[in-house]
Amino acid sequence: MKMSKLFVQTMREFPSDAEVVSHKMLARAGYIRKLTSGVYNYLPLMWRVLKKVENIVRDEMDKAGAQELLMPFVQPKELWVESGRWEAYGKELMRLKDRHNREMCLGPTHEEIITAIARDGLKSYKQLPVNLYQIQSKFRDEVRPRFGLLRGREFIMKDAYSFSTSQEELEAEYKNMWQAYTNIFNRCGLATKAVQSDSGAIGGNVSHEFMVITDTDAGENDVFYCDDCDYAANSNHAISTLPDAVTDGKEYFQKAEIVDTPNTHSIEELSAFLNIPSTLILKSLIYIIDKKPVMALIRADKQIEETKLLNAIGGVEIRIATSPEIEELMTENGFNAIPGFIGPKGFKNLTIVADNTVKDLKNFVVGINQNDVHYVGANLEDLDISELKYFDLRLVEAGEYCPQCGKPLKVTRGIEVGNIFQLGTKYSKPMNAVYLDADGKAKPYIMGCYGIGISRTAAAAVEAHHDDWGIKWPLAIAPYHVIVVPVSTKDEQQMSVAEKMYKELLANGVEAVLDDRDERPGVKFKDADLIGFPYRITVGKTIAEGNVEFVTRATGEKITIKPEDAVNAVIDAVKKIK
RNA sequence: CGGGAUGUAGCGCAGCUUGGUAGCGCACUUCGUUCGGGACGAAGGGGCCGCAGGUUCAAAUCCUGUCAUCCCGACCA
Repeated sequence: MKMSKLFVQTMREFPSDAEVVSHKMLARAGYIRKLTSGVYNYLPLMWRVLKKVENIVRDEMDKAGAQELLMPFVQPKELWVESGRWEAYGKELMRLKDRHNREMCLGPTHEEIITAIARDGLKSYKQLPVNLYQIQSKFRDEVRPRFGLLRGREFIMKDAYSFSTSQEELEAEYKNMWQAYTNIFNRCGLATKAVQSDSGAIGGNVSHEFMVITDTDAGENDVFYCDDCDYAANSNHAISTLPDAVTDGKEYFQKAEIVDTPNTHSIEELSAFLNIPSTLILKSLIYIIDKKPVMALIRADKQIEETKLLNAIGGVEIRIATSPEIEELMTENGFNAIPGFIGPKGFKNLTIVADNTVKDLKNFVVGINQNDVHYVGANLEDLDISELKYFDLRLVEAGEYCPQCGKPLKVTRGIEVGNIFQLGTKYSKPMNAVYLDADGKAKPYIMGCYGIGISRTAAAAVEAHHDDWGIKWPLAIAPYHVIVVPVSTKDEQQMSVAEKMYKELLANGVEAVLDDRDERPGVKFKDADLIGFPYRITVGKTIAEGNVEFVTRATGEKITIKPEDAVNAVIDAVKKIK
């Protein structure tokens, strides 16, 4: 490709609406252009990158024995009603009506469709196991799209679904996919960590996410991991053990009583006022889960992990209650206490759940729904809670102990680029998707599903590989492998050497660009760095001695070598990624 | 959902207070001089000032509504 013809417009400045590095770089270097909130045009350079990622994914999926197909982007309501997700999926499901007023949705994921395909086509155990996948645009109407390609509403995803006859068979495929994913991300030049995670709206039991570890804002997930063993988990799923000692051993309260604690609205104020550690306080939080209030109890020095709470209740949508909502709840129960003095005692018809840390609390401090007082030296049996259920609701913190080996856990940020789920019969059962087993009985498929965000993977690669000047693409997913830059297009010797190298590279299967523009060298170098060509061959004044300059973008290494050596170096590098 | 801000040329912005029919830098076109890290000069092309009402002789500018975009927050009791 001649640079003069390449459809790209680099910009001097970053667009003002971009926040994270990958969004800024891709927009400024002319890869993407926003059409509307969370929806982007993939311009020719971007499309080349996306196709490279796709093809690596396709190659590894095919090698792993999966078969590619393509399902519709628009889906009928009926299948979603069958699976129960028309109600359960929430507002992210983009719903619309056709001219006959029939309800449809844009596909955010395709479990319903693939299950319908399977039940029509996979009737016998002899056909199983099977793994089917597609690469396609998805639409999720995110509350707040941001971070460019990392959290768009429309994005490209590879989604695969496996159908097995037993849990063992599913687990074998799960491992198979795990290995394929490891290969895929390695080939894309991305270091990933597989972490245990919550299964969320997709459902199912065991699941892992593949995270690109990054220290930038773009990492939307906290990942807890252990250096001494292989434990790693998303914060929504991480567990840990705590030090045994809940108190410092002192007996703070001789008896249970109600004491004045004026203006102690926060845990800090309360623990300072009573001069006790916050581990002796029971914290009571009101959440709204699917429009109904729920009280969650936890030891006050710890925090609730909302996803865990949501799962404990079996809900879809969770948020902390607002002040008016709390006021209303208090009024209904005949209290007038404000937040800070709320406790579980005396509520009627309120779902109350407790974190496991609450089990070990003795002679603690708790609000009793009266302003400016707390109940001290209390115990759970004093609080008259009927049917208190315990769960792990606690948000893990760095420094707590690894559940596998007991060493302190560390925390980092991660970008989720892939995930694998063991679904079991979550979809096959409600949708009555069955095969006939050898014994002649109809049984639901044991399913798994496996996703990779194609566009997100490309963006994550930019997050992981860039510097102040631009993108440093890994060779395997770069839009082009190399750019040949004659410093002056008017210099006949430079041009002829450059053109010869360019043709030689093309002839050997290298994706090369010749910067034939009549621009000053500075402009060409800046563009090359910004766009992120992995290699640059500069034909300039050193050609007098028969040499060119060979620059490796990733390392910044710059060497002066013979033109044929530069060409061969690129050809060799490209061979290695094929 | 709540709060804040912004919509003026492809990108980045000024003009609005005090109404008089639109401007700067980059990008783009042409010519010339330059030529190893985003050159300089000259001459050009490109915008119903988000949209719809209203006030006015006159609206980018004032008023109302609306749409869009971005940021922050959504209460740890």
